[in-house]
Amino acid sequence: MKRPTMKDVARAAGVSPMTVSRVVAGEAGVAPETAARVGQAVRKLGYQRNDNARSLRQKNLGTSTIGLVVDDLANPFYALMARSVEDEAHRRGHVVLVGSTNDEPQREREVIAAFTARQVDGLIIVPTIGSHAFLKRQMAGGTQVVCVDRPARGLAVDTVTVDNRAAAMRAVTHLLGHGHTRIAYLGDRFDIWTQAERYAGYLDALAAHGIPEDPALVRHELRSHPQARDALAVLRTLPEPPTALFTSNDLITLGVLDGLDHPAPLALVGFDDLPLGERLTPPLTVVSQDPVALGGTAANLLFSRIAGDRSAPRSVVLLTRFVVRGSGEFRTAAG
Amino acid sequence: MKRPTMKDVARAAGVSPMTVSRVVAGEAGVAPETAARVGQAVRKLGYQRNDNARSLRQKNLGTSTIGLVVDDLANPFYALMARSVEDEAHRRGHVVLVGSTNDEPQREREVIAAFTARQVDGLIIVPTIGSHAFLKRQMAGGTQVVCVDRPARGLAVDTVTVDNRAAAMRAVTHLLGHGHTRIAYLGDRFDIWTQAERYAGYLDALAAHGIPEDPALVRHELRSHPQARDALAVLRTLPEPPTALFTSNDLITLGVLDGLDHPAPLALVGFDDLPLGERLTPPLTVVSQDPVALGGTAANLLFSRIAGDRSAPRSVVLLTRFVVRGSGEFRTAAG
DNA sequence: TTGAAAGCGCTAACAA
DNA sequence: TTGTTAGCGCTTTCAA
Repeated sequence: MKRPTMKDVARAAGVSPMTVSRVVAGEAGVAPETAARVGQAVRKLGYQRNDNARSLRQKNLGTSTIGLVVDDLANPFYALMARSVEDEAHRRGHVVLVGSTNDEPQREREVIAAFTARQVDGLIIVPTIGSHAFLKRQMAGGTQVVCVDRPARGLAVDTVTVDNRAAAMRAVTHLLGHGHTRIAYLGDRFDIWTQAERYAGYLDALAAHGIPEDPALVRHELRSHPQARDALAVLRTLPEPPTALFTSNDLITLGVLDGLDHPAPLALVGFDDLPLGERLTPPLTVVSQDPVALGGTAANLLFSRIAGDRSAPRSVVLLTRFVVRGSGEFRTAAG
Repeated sequence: MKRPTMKDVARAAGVSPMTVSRVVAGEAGVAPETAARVGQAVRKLGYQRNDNARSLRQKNLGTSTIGLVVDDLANPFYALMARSVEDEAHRRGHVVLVGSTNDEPQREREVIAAFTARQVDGLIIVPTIGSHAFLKRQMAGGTQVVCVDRPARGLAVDTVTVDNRAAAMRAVTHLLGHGHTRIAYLGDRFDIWTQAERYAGYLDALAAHGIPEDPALVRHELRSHPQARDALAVLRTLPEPPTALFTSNDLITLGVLDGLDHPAPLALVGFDDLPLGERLTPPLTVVSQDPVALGGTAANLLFSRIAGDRSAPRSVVLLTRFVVRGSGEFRTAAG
C-alpha cells in the first residue's frame, strides 16, 4: 500500500498533475470546479504532498526545516530554550530537528552533518569547544547559522549570550559584601566559554577587593553532581576552609547542596536558577538566566537571516537577574 | 555560491556521477585509485550528499528521520524522554524532528502533518485527547507509530505507559495508612488519560478502605501552578478541610507547595518526582516515573517496527517507584 | 485556465 | 569496473 502521489490524484480527478500541484499549493488561476474536483480526489485518496520532493525542485523556498544543536536536551535549561525555538519555528511554518552534543566536538559534527545533509535552512547551535570554521562551507552553500549561549571559535555569525562575566562578578561581590574573604569557586570544564567567563568574573570581584586568589579554593572540571559534592568535601578539610561558595552552573549547585549544611552552613550563590530553588532552606540566591529569551532571540535572528538579511553578524548580550533569597546572605563568624 | 552536486564532483574527478554515488555510499566494486580521485574531489569541493534527494529515489531505505511529538518539550519529564529517544535514534543513524502539542489536538495534527510531509520513517507520540484514527492512513502509507505516556484513542499501535492507576492507589493508601480520611485529590484535565487513571486509583484506595468520596475534596482541571495553589486555598476554607493531599502531576505539586505549610502543614504525596524534591522540608514523598526508560522503550519498539517487525501491537507497562521521604508521613491530629 | 516537457539530485537496473 | 538510461515526486517554464 504505497502512499498516493500527485499523479494518482490527477488520474482520480481527471486532470494533469500540474493542476493538482496548483490546487495543493493554493495557487490562483484554477477554475473553481476543477479545484473542487481535485480537492475531492485529495480527500478520497488521503493525499499528502511530499515536501521533500517539493523542496528538491523549488530551490528558492528551502525545506522549512531548521536544526537545533544543544549541549544536552535533558538539561532543563536547554529544554526551555528548545521549546522557545520550536514555538518560533512553528509560528513560521518550520519544523525543528534537534540534537545533543554532550560537549563532544565529534558528536557535534555528526549531528550537524546529518542536519545539513537534509538541507536545513538554518542551524541554531550551542557550540562545543573546538573550531567551527568547518561551518563556513555550509554557510557558503546557503545554510544560515546562529550561535546561542556561547560564541563559536573561528566563525563570525550572529551570537546570543548573557553577561556571564559581569554577573559572576556581581555574585561574588555580593558574598564579599557580606564579609566573606575565603570564597571558593566550583566550576565545570574551563575550556567551556561560559565557565571561563564566569571564572574571570570571580577573579574580577576578588581583585576589586584586593583579595589575592587562593588556588586551593578553585576547582574546575566538575562534570557531575557527585564530583561537585566531593569537591566541596575536600574544600572543607582545608586548614582554612572557605566560608562561602560560588558555583558556576546548576549541576554543580545541586551537587554542592548535598554537603552545604554539615557540619556548618556555608554561604552559597549559584549561577543558574533551579526549579525549586526558592523553596529550599535557605532559599537559593542565584544568577538567573532566561533560556526562553535566549532561544527566542536566536530564533528571530535565524529567521531574519533565512528571510534574506545579509547584514554584518550581530552579537546580542542578554542580561541576567541576580536573585537574593537567603543562601548567599550568611555572614561569616568573623564578619 | 550553490552547493556542489554529484555532477560537479564527477566532473572534477573525471568520472560519471554514478561512480561518485558508489564511492560516497561506500559501495564495493570501485577501483581504489578511482575512489581516491573521487575522494579528493569530494574534499576539494566540500561536497556533501543531499540525503533528501537520495531518499526520494531509494524508497526502501527511508529518510532516517523520526518524529517525536510530546505535550511540552519544556517540561523536564518530556525533555528527559526526548533526550532518551534522541540517543537511541543517534545510535541508529537517525535524526529526530521534535514538536510540542500543548495538549491541543489542532496543533498535534499540524505537527504530525508537517512531519509526515517530510516522509519520517516513524513517529513517537504522546497523544492528545481526541481520536487518532486519522493516523491509520499514514500507517497504511508505511509510517510506523508508537505511543508513549498515554494510549491513543482509535488506534491500535505499540504503547508504552506506566501503572498510573495502581501507583495512585498505592500513594493514597499510604496516606490512609497514616490515619488520614479526608484526602483531597488535585488533578489536571480529566480528559487526559493519565489523569483519569490516577483519579481512578485515588477512588480505588478510598473504596478499599470503605471511605465514601467527598466531591468537595476533588479538584480537576488544574492547568497551572497558580490554579493549583488557589485550589488548595479554597480547600482549606472548607468546614471540614482535608488533612492530606494527593497531587496528580508535578506542576500541581509545585503549586500546592506554596500553601502547604500555612497555616498548618498538610500531608502530601505527589505523582512525578521533582528535581529538588528530596531537599525540601519536609522532603517530598512521590510516585516516581522513569522518563528515560519510557522514551528508550518507545524508541526501541519504533525502530523494530521500522526494521520490519509486523507483529501484533504490544502494550508495555513500566513500573513506577514509590519514594517515601517525609511529606506523606504526617499523622493527623486525630490519628 | 490547463497541460507537456524538462529537470531538481540522486540511485536502480541494466549494458558495456 | 564503469557508464547510460530512466525515474523517484514534484514544480518551473513555456505553449496551447
